[in-house]
Amino acid sequence: MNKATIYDVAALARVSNATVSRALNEPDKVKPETRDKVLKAAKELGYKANAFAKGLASNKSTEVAVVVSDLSRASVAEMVKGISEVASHYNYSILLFTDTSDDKLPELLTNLVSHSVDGVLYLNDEITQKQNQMLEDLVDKFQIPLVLCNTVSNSDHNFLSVAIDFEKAGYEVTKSLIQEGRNNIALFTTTKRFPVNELKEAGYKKAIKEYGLKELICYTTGNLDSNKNDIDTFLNENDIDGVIGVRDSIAIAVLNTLIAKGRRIPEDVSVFGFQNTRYTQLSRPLLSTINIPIYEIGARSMRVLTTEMMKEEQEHKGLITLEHSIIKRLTTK
Amino acid sequence: MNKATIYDVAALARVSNATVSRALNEPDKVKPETRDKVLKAAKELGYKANAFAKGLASNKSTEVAVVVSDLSRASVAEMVKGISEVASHYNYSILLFTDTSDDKLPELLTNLVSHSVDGVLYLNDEITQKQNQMLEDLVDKFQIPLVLCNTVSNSDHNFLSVAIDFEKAGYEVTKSLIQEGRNNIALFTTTKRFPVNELKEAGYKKAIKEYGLKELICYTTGNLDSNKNDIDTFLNENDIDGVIGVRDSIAIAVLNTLIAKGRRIPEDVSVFGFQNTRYTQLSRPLLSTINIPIYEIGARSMRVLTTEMMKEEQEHKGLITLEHSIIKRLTTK
DNA sequence: CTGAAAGCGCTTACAG
DNA sequence: CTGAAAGCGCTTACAG
Repeated sequence: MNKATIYDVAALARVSNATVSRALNEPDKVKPETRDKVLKAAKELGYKANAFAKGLASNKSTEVAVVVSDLSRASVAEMVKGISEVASHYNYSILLFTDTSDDKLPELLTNLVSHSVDGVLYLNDEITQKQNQMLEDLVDKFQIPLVLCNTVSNSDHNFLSVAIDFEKAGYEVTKSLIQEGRNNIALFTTTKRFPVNELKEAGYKKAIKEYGLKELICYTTGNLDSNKNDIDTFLNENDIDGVIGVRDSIAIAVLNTLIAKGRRIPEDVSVFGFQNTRYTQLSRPLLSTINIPIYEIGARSMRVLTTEMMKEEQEHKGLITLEHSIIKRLTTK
Repeated sequence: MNKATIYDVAALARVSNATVSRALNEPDKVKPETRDKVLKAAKELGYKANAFAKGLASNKSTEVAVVVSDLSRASVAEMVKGISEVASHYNYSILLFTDTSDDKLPELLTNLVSHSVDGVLYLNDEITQKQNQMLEDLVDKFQIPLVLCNTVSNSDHNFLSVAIDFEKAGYEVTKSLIQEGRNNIALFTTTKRFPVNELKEAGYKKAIKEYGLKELICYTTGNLDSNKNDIDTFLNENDIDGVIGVRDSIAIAVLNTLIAKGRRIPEDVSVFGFQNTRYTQLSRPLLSTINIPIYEIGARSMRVLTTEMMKEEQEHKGLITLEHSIIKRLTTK
């Protein structure tokens, strides 16, 4: 089947192609009768605009790129959902990119530029120096609006970012455990130095210091399998009564290990996760956690991006903070 | 910054733009010295091809659409990961669409056609009549290659599909419980009539019938919250010693409820999930399940789609079956 | 309010 | 192996 073009519609409606274009894109600029004729013809022919021609002629793509390193993280899917729903509301399509390894960065940048995306949403927890560099190029050299979602960059470039206050959350959750009467509170975080986890850690340390307690930090890979040893060893060497995992999945891994060692939850040890993923619904006891409004972060990011895309000059600076909250379920007192 | 075009490269390399195009896309067709000149000029200018112009001129988009209804399902992310890695290997970009509600179908179709996607990957468990209709239009009227991933359609159109043999899996897992000595085996499935779950159910029924046992089927929503009542009521009314959940998350919900009722797992009741998501790693006891090679299904689907996209005539028929396996962990004997 | 025409940045027969 | 030129299907000043 050969697709109908704007000329076919024009011919059928007995107007010029310019008029068809206007009737479709700026309806107020054509006389109602003309508009109706055009719309009728378009419908009859099943006309569907060619996005390539449109993009080429208008220099706008109505496409945004979503860049994410690990799609299988529970939080990511929910965030993309938020993005996606707002995007489709504004008639933006989503181009998905999932490879952010350092050696693929030039290719990524080329792809983003080649596709003339109107904006970029960046969802990586981890932002390496090279990634920072690439993002700076994107924004400065190619003038493509960028928003970081649920993450922050440690670049001095101060990219626009929508997230919670990770440090504050880390501080509050630690304090909450202290107020339960816990004195040996351990933070289980990732080996890799993600800015977001470093912020959580900073908050944890601040509270620990404030109350004159001892820092107990276990670094593990995020991986569910290889976690086991790190956690086991740490728990054997340290006598703890409070746990904070920087992710729910890590917290649950610790929780299960504690139970296997005969510790009672929450009588002997309190456990907090981070993020409030659906994992928390499946653990026993039900996991206490920090709720991060992940869907909202995605939706808000996309909204912020649309306003950025409307502007002539990009500012791409600043941090937009959404509220987190502590959710106490059954792993804390 | 104004992006360099093919003409800028041509001018700098002192050749025609046609030669630049060839040097970049069909390197063998130009003399090595010319090629080097062009490549050098392109590099110097930071030339990045305009995908719109390319698509418009060549009538190929090198874009595939991934259509998925619920991105937050654990299995979906992993599948998209498989798709994405193969796609980037073949230099295809991914357009992501997440709204498949019946009233948005025309818009979806328009989007797919407008973007001239070279192919479509469809990831919905649920395929309604209207969705079937839309997919038929896509394939027949617009000649766009289509592959269903980890799902099958009950349309007589016989779309190309990559999945496991769900009925066989349902049969085998039921039989496995029977061989453990279980006699009151219940299937926990979804209220909505997903073809894949109906196949699992058919397999379950076949085994139950073969051994002269009684069918015990509980229909629940897939939702973790509203599940609770359905499951609770069912367990109060039926005395069971075997459980099969059509999803891991459902199985774990049942598992937790059974434990709360004081049943010992697996001494009193055996429990099987379906899919082998990472949920299975977090449940206690560790969940036995059917492994579905979800990443492989994604990767294979994309590979199948690439070969379809090469063909002149679409066949788009047939079912490609990958192997599943039963994984016994600690919720079965 | 509408049309004629140029232009967006590529690809690709065609000719040489 | 290379170039001139037409064409892909739109948008958008410009003129009327």
